[in-house]
Amino acid sequence: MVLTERQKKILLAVVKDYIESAEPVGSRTISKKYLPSLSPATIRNEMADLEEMGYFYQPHTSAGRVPTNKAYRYYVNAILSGEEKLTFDDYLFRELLNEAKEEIESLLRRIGKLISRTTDYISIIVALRSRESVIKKIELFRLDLMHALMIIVTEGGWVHHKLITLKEDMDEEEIEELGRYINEKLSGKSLGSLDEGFIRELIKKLEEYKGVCVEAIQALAEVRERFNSKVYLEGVTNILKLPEFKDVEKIRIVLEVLEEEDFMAKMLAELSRGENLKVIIGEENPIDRMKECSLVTASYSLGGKIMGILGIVGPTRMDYKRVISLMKAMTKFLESVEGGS
Amino acid sequence: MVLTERQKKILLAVVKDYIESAEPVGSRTISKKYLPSLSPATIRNEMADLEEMGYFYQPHTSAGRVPTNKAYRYYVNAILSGEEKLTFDDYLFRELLNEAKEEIESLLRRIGKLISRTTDYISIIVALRSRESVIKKIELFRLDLMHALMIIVTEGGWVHHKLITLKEDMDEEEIEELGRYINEKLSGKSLGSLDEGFIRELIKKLEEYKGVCVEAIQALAEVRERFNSKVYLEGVTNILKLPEFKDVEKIRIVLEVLEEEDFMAKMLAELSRGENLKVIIGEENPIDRMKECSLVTASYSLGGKIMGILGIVGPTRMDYKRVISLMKAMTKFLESVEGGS
DNA sequence: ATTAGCACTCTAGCTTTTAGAGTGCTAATA
DNA sequence: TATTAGCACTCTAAAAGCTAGAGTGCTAAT
Repeated sequence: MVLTERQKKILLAVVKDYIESAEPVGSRTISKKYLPSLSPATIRNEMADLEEMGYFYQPHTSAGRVPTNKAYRYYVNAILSGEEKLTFDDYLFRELLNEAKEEIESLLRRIGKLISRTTDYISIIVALRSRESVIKKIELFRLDLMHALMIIVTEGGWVHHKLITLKEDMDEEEIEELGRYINEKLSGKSLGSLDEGFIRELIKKLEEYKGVCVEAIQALAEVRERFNSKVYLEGVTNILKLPEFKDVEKIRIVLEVLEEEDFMAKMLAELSRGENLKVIIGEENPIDRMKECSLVTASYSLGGKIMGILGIVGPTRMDYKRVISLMKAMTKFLESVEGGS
Repeated sequence: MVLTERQKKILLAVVKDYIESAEPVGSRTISKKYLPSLSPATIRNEMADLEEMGYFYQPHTSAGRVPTNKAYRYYVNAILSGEEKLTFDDYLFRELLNEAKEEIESLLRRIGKLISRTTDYISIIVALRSRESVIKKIELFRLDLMHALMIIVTEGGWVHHKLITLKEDMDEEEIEELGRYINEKLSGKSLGSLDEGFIRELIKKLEEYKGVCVEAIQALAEVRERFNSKVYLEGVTNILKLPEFKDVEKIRIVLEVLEEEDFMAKMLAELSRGENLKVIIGEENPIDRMKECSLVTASYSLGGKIMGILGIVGPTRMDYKRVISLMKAMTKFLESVEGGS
């Protein structure tokens, strides 16, 4: 069933008004604020039709209309297909650009804060990291009498460090020599390929270094274990300001999912597969506990490879237009910054 | 005014019961559950006296008694003076000890999680770091054609890294040479001492290295800037389970303070000065927005120097006994682990 | 095809009612 | 004298009842 131009206008008007007000929208409001050329009675008739088609529902007979997820979907599709113009205040960019030289970690944290602050929703960023990541460089050096430090740099600019306790006396030269050896052996390999067998073999080959060697290799194994995606969550308190989350129980359910970092990382990675920008409205969400929310995700890539995902969690009554603009801008920004460094 | 033995018993019983139930405690309950040798009427009389002394209040005339902060204070002092025996399930320790070899960062994060999980309150940990910290080692090495990595290790086992873009061609040797030079010049110095003047002088001396040198020094300056205390917050959703926080507005106020990392770091550092373990009940809290909560802090030190602060935020009706036991155990654990590594 | 007019519906918020929990006081008891 | 049983009294939280007003759907007029 195709909507008439007028129905379209009314549909979008109701959605927009509800996004602003969070109150059921009446025919009088639409007539006054959006379509003064039409009387409330006319709009009432159209609204009844639209309700029948599943775009609205009434909390009770004598209330105004509330958009259904189908209506939001229609609205979002209109935005995505370019019918609604996107705008973006680029002063936000300027603020960010000053800091563009930062490490990826603090940059992502800052972007998360910026997103949650400007949208008043929750932002969740996942920096994808997998065992497939290739080791770019390993460096080992002495810290003091008792300790050495092992630095492991992997693809995507991630730096890991691991303190190693020296049980036996080793001079600086020996340690660096060992570092060079390990680096040579391992750089270019993926973390995942450092399996039991490989490590055992390495230990055998390095028998001469004994204790240190074992510790060093153990350190590597640990980096491998811990090397999964990183999650940055910001603005959780924003959900407390929303009228649809007056009920503490509802809030708890959502926040508890969001706090499960590993789960969220996996879900977002899954979700954002395929399209670059994805809008998930209410029940469309595969995460049951988040069916009261909408989720907008956008992945940012480098050289064709997805590096991470930005996500915004808000009510289904989310300001999709603003959020989508911001997401597009942010991924573009991230891709430019990371690409250029 | 000194309390009689019987009044003491009743006071502590009311506090204990209220901590469990969060409901006003009636005379019948105390008689039945705690002091069966006394009739409700007797207890009623004593309760009236205790109320007059400011230990209880009644939400309304026909309700049971609720402990005031003065009562909690009495209870906590009884615990701290050793009158109430502390217990601690040390299976928690075993879980931790397996991971004792971790980096300080992930160790603190894990401890935060453990605390919030076992107490069902919010945990906040501040790792104190100041500009007074001394640089232990600086290392510079080449990553690939275009980049070098600078590693700065400071007191307390903190490792920072900074990517440096090489504008001009430099061979590996030169870079390492520069690293050795910077290390020699700066290790042993405090971060705070790297002021404008010092840096300018350094740049001058290193003029021969030009571009790289400037970038390297800038990296240092940035580490100095960012080097303030680190805050680990865990279990914020726990507050949503508490009956005293049914009101979303109350929750928001507390969570918003807790999210202000810099502020919290400063406050906790301030608060925990002096005593090692501190219990702050309700209005005693200097942070206005947290006067509805209680806060227990414990600092952990190494060689007489305070390294950080563990904090637990909960309702004034907090299970102080459990929390205090846990805090004592955790700081002891941290001090042993960090001292022995 | 649109719209003015009107009866109708439903809720949010207010008042009223009521059961029950817990008190304080008095008088009896040990 | 210290304790306790008994009882009238108080107060609230939850249920029930009431009402204004917002918004509808339908009918008849334009």
